[in-house]
Formats: sequence, structure tokens, C-alpha cells
Amino acid sequence: MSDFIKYVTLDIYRALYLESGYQDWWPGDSDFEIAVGAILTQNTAWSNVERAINNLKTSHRLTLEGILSLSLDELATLIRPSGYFNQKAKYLYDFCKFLTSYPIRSLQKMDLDAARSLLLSVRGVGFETADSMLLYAVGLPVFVVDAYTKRIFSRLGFTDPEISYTDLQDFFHKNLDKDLELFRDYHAQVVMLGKDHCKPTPECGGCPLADYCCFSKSL
DNA sequence: CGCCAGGGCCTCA
DNA sequence: TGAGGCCATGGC
Repeated sequence: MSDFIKYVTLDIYRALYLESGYQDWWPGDSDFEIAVGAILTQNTAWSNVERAINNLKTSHRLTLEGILSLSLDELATLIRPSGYFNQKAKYLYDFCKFLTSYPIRSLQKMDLDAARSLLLSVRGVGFETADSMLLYAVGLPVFVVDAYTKRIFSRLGFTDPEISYTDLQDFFHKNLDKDLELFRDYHAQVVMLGKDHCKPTPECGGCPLADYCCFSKSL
């Protein structure tokens, strides 16, 4: 990959950072809470996830033992506001059972590929959820790709709109230094841009990336 | 009312 | 191995 692409990939982050400042956008009192949030937020607005997490907190179930002590119906009722609550109840329960064998602290001592493979073996934990957990809860430098990333970087003219998760992730791994804080904030900035400007119907007015963007320039 | 949101699984070619 | 159907709440 050319040095020019590397330079621009980092420069895009700089432009986003200058616009919005550092985004501590994944709130959570613990690594466990962050990991739970990663499952609950699948295809779901964060505001709905907050309600679900709040229900778990106020019923004192936002712990490994707390969740495992619930029936699937009870768990589903608590996380109902996050949507897909029957599926996510199973996912959460299975994930907690997984954590009894592989606590987050044990994942922190592994190399990235080993920890990632283990997480992906849990039903309900796909690429993005696993990588979000690794990046924000475990603290290992993986670049998290999502629908915003795909949309934004295809509009910028960097990648194909139909690119796979793995190929898009490889793009960032090849063009950025493996820096935990950079990966964390880069993804956060991408999501913010996707919400504020690069929506399904783009709102290019005031977009901090307009100078870089093929789509914006074609307007 | 429809669209969208911080996806992933199962099925079926 | 990838496309399609399904899961479901809440904000706008």
C-alpha cells in the first residue's frame, strides 16, 4: 500500500478529530458492561441500549453471576428496550457462560488472533461485536469496521461499496499504525460523522471531510 | 406512516 | 461464500 494512502488515511482522522475532539463514546463502568453493550447494540440505537443496561443495573444483574442467575425470559424482559430481545437474551447468556471459562482478564494476556477466535466461537458474537469487545473492553488494537465505515470510505472513493468486513478491516490495518487509542478514537469519529453528515442520504454541508471526498465534490 | 439504528444467524443455492 | 429472510424496540 502506498505511503500516500497511508498519509491520507491518517489525515482523515486528523480532520475528524479537529472537528469533534476526542470522543469517549463508549461509556461503561467496567469492561464487562462494555462487552454486554457490544451485544445489545447490534443493529440498535445506543439510546435503546442504555435503557436495557439501566434495567440490568437497577435490578443488580449487571454482573456475570447476575445474568447467569436469570431465566432467558427474565433476561429478555430486562433487555427488551434494546430490541431483538429474545435473540440477545440467548446471546448474552451464552457469552456470560463463555466468560466463566475465559474471563476478560484472560483474554488480555492472549495474542489478538487467539482472543478473537475464542470470541467468534460464541453464538451471537460476529466480526464487529468481537472486534468492539477486543478494542474497547479487552484493550487489544483491532480496527472496528461497521456500516458507517463502509459507507463513508466508499463515498470518499477509497473502497468498493460492497467490500467485505475483512477486506475493509485489512485496509485500515495496512494503512495505520497498530495504536490502541488511535483505533478507538478513529472508529468513534467515523460513527459520529456517519450520524452527523454521512447519513444514508448524505448531508455534505459542513462536512469536515468535504475536501477529501469524491462524492461531495461531485455535487 | 416509513426509515433507521454502534449485526448476526440460519438457510439455501 | 454470498445473498436473502428474520429478529424488534424507540426516535424522528
